[in-house]
Amino acid sequence: MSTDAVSADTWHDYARSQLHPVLEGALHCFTLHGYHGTTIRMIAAASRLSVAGVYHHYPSKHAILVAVMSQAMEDLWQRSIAADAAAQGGPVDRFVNIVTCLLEFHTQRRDEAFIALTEIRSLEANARADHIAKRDRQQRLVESVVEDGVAAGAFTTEHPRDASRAVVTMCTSVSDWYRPDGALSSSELAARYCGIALGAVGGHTQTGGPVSA
Amino acid sequence: MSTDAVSADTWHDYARSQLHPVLEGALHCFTLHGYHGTTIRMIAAASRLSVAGVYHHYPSKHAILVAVMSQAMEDLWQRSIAADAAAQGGPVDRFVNIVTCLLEFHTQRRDEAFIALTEIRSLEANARADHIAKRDRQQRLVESVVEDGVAAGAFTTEHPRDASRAVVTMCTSVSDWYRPDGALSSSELAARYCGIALGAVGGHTQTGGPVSA
DNA sequence: CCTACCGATCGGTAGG
DNA sequence: CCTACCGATCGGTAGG
Repeated sequence: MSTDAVSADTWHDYARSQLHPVLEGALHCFTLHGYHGTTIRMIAAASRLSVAGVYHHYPSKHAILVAVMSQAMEDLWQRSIAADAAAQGGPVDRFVNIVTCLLEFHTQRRDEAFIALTEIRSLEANARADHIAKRDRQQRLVESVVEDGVAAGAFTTEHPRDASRAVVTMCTSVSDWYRPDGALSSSELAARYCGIALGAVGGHTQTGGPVSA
Repeated sequence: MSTDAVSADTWHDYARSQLHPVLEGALHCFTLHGYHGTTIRMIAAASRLSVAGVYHHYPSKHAILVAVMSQAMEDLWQRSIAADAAAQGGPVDRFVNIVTCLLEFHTQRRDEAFIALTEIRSLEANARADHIAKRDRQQRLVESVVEDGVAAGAFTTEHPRDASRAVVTMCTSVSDWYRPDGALSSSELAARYCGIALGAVGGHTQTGGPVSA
């Protein structure tokens, strides 16, 4: 077969950062002060460039925000469909993989996820529409898996769309409070959230699973 | 008995707005543009005052943000402990009342809740510490109810604190997407979220409840 | 002498 | 990618 043998498990890989130095500096400033609370001079200092140097790479402060947010949403989407495809079993396995993917992204790419969640109102109309479309696409993926699970009898929720939204929001909110130096690692927290999310959609939580004590 | 016969169910009442006109105008601006994206002149225009008129009531733009956020957190807290106390039964009833209270607040006081959630980084150090303390107090209330439920055998979650945080965040996130002109009313959505939240903590969801079709 | 403001403009700083 | 700047607008305050 001529399928890409490498891409199968890349949704777990968070080694490389792949973000432009200007975006890296800007992301740090945005996280601390918000978009409007961040000045071009802060971004220049954080990326060790002059003000004019920043404008050599990006035409405006807004373009920097758009680049940060769109790359984050695209990264999450590619990982999500890879996680979905990697599940060999039924809707339960797909659900667990996608929730795991959401948790890992919102802990491993915490700042990107936080900005993508909180700076939507700072986007100009066109960029905002693009962002909302990407967010809805992500939401619909979870909804379709939950609806498949209900149809297969694996999930008992009477409100698949509300339960899906609840699950997605509890996962995205992780970028709001998670600290890498806390008690739980990214994968430990992901395992716990799979159980919590399964309960939310009326699935069976495997309490005797492979999670270590 | 000399108990206050009125205060028992006031956690359901969202009739009065009780917000100072300046705070009302500022809240509207903050919701649309964020704190740093809002100018004093926007707030003055929204509250039909001159700039100097605004400064007669509040000493600074930051003091306006603090007033909006602290009043929101205090309002939610008072409603939460009233909802908790109003539950006559065990931990399940207390849990359902508190989740209902959270949902009603985040739909009926959507803008206040949204600002309290997204503008923490715009608060100066002391005000931020106060806000975090109020947020933690709210979090601990839910945790204590869930832990009581686990002790009583009503909830089966193995991770009460993580499940509590997941429940609180799914409820607070409602202020991010709920629209009053949408398909579901505040109380209908609250009823659905009680079922979803019960599932998240490993409780029994009453599928044949009094929710109308 | 109080309150609830107003028209005008201050010293500095923002994005570009 | 820098120094030297701009048009405009910022948060906050003066006297009345």
